[in-house]
Amino acid sequence: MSIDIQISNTAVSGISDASLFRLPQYHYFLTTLRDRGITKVSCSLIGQEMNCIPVQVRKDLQFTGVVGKPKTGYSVAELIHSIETFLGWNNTNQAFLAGAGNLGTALLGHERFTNLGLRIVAAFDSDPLKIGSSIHGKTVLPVECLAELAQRMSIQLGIITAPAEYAQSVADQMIRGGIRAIWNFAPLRLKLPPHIIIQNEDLYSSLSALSWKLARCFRTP
Amino acid sequence: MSIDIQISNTAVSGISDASLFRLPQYHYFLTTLRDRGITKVSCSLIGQEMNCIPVQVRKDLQFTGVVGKPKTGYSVAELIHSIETFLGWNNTNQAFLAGAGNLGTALLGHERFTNLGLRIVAAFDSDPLKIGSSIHGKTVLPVECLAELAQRMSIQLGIITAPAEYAQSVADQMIRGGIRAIWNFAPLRLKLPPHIIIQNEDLYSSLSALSWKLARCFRTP
DNA sequence: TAGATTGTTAATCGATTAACAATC
DNA sequence: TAGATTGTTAATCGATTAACAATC
Repeated sequence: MSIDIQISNTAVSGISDASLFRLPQYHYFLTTLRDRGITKVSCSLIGQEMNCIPVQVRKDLQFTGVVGKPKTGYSVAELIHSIETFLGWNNTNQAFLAGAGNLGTALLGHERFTNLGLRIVAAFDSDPLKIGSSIHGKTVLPVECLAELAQRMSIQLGIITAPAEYAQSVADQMIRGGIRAIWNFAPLRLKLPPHIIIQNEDLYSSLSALSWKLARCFRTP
Repeated sequence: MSIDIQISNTAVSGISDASLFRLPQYHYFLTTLRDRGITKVSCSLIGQEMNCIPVQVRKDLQFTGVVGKPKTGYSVAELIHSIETFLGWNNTNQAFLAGAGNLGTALLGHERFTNLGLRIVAAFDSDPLKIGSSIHGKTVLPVECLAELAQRMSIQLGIITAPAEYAQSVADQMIRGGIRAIWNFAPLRLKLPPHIIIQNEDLYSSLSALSWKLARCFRTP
């Protein structure tokens, strides 16, 4: 197994983003199996559920270090455990969120993220009407305090749900505060130092791609 | 240019999802140029902003059919227009949203999606407390009515923000209602007939990948 | 044992990148 | 003209898929 030095967007140690995205989906399916009392599973069965071929499942699972038994398959419980461990769902990450609009509010209220170890500890905004209020139990603070507080609390993860116009400035402040990873919902590419880990979640692009395909499927039947 | 028949996840007519995702981001940058009064732009400049190389920008832009002038570059206004036209942002898509929780509420309130032609016309939920109420001006209806109403109103696009447990059942009802494209926020792979267009927006996987990278960057410095 | 399934190595495919020709 | 930039064809790279060996 090769270990790259590069930290950003792409591979950090051989595993692709695509695999990294599939693992939680396997995990979900496995929990449904567990809940139904099923203890053993084969790659073919997982693949059937995920619309992919068995060998891809096997490759993905190998990253977690789990081993199966020929003929029997994998232990569901073991698989669930090794995916969770590999993805680090037991480690807690404290995060700051910037932009307490509709989307920011939704993320603040999304308790299920705690399953993955995410704890959003505070929200930041520039709107005086929002500052001082509390959203889903988290205080909204003025965005000017973000960098200093992040540093003081050793926050590692920042979530940007601010409008595109402010996203870069927010990102800069996060970096000043020592944040190392950014989950970016603004529909642009942020300019970041190379050591910062970035995950873009561009709903615009996603929707745009979808409606393009929808339009296209009418044009070419 | 080759025209594939395949409709689902991948290529429909040669353009990749990756390119389809970059185009709206180019578009955003171009509008900032326009607002600053800049009328001409080169691929190198766009690439600089997008952290990618000029030839990739050029390839992407070619899908829109736009042509540039050697030495001068592209016209900003023309580029903006051809991206919008190519992506079909002028066509309106009426959509139903299922799952009026935090995330669903956020999407219902996200006015900027109208720039891409999206009009979410109604929300559906199974919670009697929510049914009948109005969220961001859209009525919440009982999920049992989804299929019939979708058919009656010829809705083409469905948005799933329901919990994973209900996502498949909601998807099935959407398909019964004649919906042709699904924007799925539930963290699983839906089982769909092959002609249905699906765009997964899996926040779990995304966050999980991000925190994996964050953890990994400590382990291997 | 036979057959199913895992694990691994090789081939394919597609996206990105490089090289180069065309043009203003 | 010279130089910058577009447009296009070829090479590279990485992910997916296929082929096959190992094992229960």
